[in-house]
Amino acid sequence: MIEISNAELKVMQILWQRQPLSANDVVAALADDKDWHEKTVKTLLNRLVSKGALGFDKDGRAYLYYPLIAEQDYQLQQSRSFVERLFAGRVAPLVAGFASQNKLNADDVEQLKQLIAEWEQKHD
Amino acid sequence: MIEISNAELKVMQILWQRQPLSANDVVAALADDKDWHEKTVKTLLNRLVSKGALGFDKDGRAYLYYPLIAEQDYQLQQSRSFVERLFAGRVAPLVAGFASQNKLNADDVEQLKQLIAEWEQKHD
DNA sequence: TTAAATGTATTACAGATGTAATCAATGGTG
DNA sequence: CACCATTGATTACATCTGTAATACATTTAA
Repeated sequence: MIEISNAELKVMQILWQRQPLSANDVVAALADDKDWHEKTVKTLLNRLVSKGALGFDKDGRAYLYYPLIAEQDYQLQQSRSFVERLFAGRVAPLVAGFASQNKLNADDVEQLKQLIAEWEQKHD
Repeated sequence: MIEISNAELKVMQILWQRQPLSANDVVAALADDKDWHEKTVKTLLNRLVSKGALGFDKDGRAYLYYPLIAEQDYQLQQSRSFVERLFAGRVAPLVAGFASQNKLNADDVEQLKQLIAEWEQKHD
């Protein structure tokens, strides 16, 4: 499984939003979020290519980068490993934590109800 | 915020279960889970003490270690930062991922329904 | 009382990560 | 055509992490 560090993830998220982008586009897109030097972003792009998380096409001398892994896949894989590590694989206790801190809003609850309804449909 | 690495977390989890424990107790408790050398576990205990995640009392020449941070607090803090990083702070999409992979079982659903019921009670 | 064992503290070392700086190639400019 | 600006490639370097080994202190056994 490809390991993506925190800093690298920021770059991936830019490219999951819009793709493909040149290095400079990525630098620009990150500018208001992170205070990174251009060289830093280039390094991250490079590492992500090495790791197989990004691909690129050449556009003259510049590269146009694009993700090789889907955001959903990454989210799923990470969620599973996170919940496995901290909650022995059960997602409900995680949600309980959010609930206990009043971090659930009406939208969340609505979505959760929807998910439960679908689940019950399938497991009648 | 105290950062606990993956390997260190395994040690913390032992001490969250039973506390206080000597280094050897921790080594023993980890034996069937991880294949770590005794020296490795001692290193991790040391680092956790340095980080302020563990404290200890002396029991003769040996130390008895105990957590200085609560598991619930740690879980909450980590959950919030994880969900923030990958899901822009919304927990429902994470649960949706689990649902889509059939990683929800009846117990989970039961717990979630319970949480929702409580939430709705409070937000009538 | 001296040597062995045991417990903690210190040191080791490679790979990952954050954060760049420098190098090298190449395309545009005077 | 010579040189500079730009872009990717390579190198840098400190810290963290995984995984121990070695050093040091002290208790205990012979």
